[in-house]
Amino acid sequence: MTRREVPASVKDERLVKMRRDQMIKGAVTLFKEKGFHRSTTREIAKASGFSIGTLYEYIRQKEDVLYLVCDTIYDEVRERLEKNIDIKQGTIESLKLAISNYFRVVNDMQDEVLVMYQEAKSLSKEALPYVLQKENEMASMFERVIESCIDKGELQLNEQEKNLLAHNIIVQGQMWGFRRWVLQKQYTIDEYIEWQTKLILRGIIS
Amino acid sequence: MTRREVPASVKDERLVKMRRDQMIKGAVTLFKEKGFHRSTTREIAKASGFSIGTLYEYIRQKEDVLYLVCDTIYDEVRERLEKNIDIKQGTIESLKLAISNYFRVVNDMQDEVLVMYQEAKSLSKEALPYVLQKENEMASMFERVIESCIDKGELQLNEQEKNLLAHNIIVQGQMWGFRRWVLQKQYTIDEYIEWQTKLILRGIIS
Amino acid sequence: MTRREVPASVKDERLVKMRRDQMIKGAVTLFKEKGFHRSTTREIAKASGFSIGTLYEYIRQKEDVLYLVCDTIYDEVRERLEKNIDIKQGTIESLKLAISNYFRVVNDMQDEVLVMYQEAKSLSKEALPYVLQKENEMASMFERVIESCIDKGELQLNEQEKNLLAHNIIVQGQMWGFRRWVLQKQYTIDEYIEWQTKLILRGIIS
Amino acid sequence: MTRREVPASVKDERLVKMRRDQMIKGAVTLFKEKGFHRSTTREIAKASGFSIGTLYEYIRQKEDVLYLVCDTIYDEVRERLEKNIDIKQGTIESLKLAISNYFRVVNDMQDEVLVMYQEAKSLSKEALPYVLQKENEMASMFERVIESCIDKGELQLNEQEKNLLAHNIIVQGQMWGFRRWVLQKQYTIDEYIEWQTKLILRGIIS
DNA sequence: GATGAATGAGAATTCATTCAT
DNA sequence: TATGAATGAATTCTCATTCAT
Repeated sequence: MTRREVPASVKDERLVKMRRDQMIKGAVTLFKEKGFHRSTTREIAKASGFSIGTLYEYIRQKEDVLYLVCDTIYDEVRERLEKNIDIKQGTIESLKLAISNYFRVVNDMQDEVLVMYQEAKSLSKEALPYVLQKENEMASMFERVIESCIDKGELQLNEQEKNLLAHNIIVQGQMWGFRRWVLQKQYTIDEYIEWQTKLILRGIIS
Repeated sequence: MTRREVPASVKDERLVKMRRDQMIKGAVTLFKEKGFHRSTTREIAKASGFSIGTLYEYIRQKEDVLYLVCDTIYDEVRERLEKNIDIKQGTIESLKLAISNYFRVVNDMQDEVLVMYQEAKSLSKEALPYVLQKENEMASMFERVIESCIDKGELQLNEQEKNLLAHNIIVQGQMWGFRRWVLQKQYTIDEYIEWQTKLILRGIIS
Repeated sequence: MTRREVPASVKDERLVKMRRDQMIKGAVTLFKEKGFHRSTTREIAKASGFSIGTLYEYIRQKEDVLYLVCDTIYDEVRERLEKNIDIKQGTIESLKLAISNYFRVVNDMQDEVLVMYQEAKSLSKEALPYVLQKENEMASMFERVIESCIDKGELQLNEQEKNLLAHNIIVQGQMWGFRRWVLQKQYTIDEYIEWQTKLILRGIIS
Repeated sequence: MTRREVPASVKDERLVKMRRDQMIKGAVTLFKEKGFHRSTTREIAKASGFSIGTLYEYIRQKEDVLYLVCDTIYDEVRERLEKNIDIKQGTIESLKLAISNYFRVVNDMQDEVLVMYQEAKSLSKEALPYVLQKENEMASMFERVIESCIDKGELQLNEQEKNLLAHNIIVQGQMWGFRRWVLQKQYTIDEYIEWQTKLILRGIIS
């Protein structure tokens, strides 16, 4: 399943990239405040810094904006993650680092991540799978890190625990964003990383 | 912060309760499929088994439907939870039971819980806090169960770990619902409970 | 090929009929002046005497208005024609009468007929055949009148002449409407009927 | 009433003529399929083989395209007609020839003629008379041919019959184009000419 | 002369809400 | 109480036209 292209009327690739970047930035700001459905295309255009007519030179439908937003954010999250993860190393330390890095990325891109998780479900039946697939790829990255640890004898987990753990990590990252109204009152990101890592690694029974 | 009442034109309390029950049931079915924003009031009325005119005898605005849905579901989840939790007992076994019960409730009410988490953000600035408060109350319930265990010396956790753990449990329950497309392919609810409990209790390092 | 129904949201059949009559009347007035494409749905609603919202309770799309207009006018033309034509009689006099009646109907319904012929082509690929079929039915009516005359020995025409003659009569009726700007300056409808009938019957060579 | 000029920004007359020829050809193809209103200026430009910017170097408004199309087609029809008609001869044979020639021209230029008759009404109040005038000129040509026959004693027709006959011929030519879906299934152009000529000349009563 | 990106007025359509019956 | 027809503000999307390059 390859990327799903959103066709633009404008032919200049460079320009398309530039305008879409403006668009995504504007849209995230807007969606964060009002959500996708309550944001009008005119508002999106305005927040992007161009006219409604211009907006439609770069997308076909309103939903394309949401798709571009989700697609781009996932790519960025994953890219930043890949840069910092050493999948093969197989040490507990490298797993800790991976978790820490992921949580920090999510923290840096809070608005984007929040928007993505809250609005992705509004994507059409055709577009949704492309985005869910990216979610899966991220879980897979953690699975492979964990697997390395298992292979190296650092961890003893069966298949199911391994898989579940990967999901838990992903979800705990998201949780930092979408339960922010309570968590971020009580913890700094460093504290959150510290305690969550501890709970994950050692469990609650000594 | 007490419950926020949704006023009805109809006076007969019994009737109001009955109609709203129909409404919530119809709305959940609808929202699950199309989401709150894409569902029209006409559709909600139809799915509820009465006319659009009648619908507006029992709510003031479309958003009231969403509020009633979220409010009712939370109440039901919490009620079923309270029935099965023994907060004071303070044994690991009682904590396990609480987790297991909660996961099962979430499993039974999957559609409702899914709808609630995906659509609650569409509530207005005024209604949202009432719903978030209920979320907090549920986390508090787990916090108190954990606290009992700490008090009884069964667990050694600091304040922050205790709080975080409660959140993690809540979120892992939700996760069973909203990551269902992948988790429920791989696990039965019993397996999910088993492995998650293990990960929570023992951690991953032997 | 039966009639193509245009669905209405409103259920009261009587009301639907009434509103659609208003609609057709308003639309004809409007289309006569500006054509279908230059008339907006708001203008159609206003000319019909109700709001834009109400308009859409009785049609699904703008094109439905055009379809209803064409469909209704054809029905009315044909109905008025059938009432006055004696297909079986087989005398030259009855053919003359048929022509005369048809031309008078077209004259009475000038605006409607003009609109119909100028705008019918704007119907969608699905709706067009239903309207063209009615056109054919009208030509067939004349063919049968002519055939009776042939059978009775009043006329000597082969198949092709018979068919062509029927078409010519239909088109000459339309011509009175859509070349009105020149014909109606020079002739009254009675004169037009008189001279056209003469040209048809006797030809131009004594 | 002289020709109405459509001003171009481009000065080079030769270029203007060339571009407009491309334009008319492209536009006819397009209008035939979708009609004037449903064709966009971008599509017209594309079908003409140049960009939207260039299109507007040769016209002022979209309507100018339609005017140019109608104007040019009429000129061509008339030109081809004049070449083959001997107005002064005054024989029945020359009238037959004129009819036959006209019908053949219309047959050769079917698409153009169809487009012209279906879309001319979309011209603005200012442009329409210029086109209608050309229509009249064509009817006049036939009137003069018929008049010659009357003068030479070949035909006995009064003023009104003469005028009506000219119109009938024009309309029967158009009819070959816009009732093509039924006529061209039943006749070749030669047959059509043959039978129509017979009906016109001899009438239907022996 | 040619291009095509930008613009925004305008059009179709939807849908929450009201209110007379 | 129940109904459903009526309303019109709001929304998405289109497209003729302009103008800087």
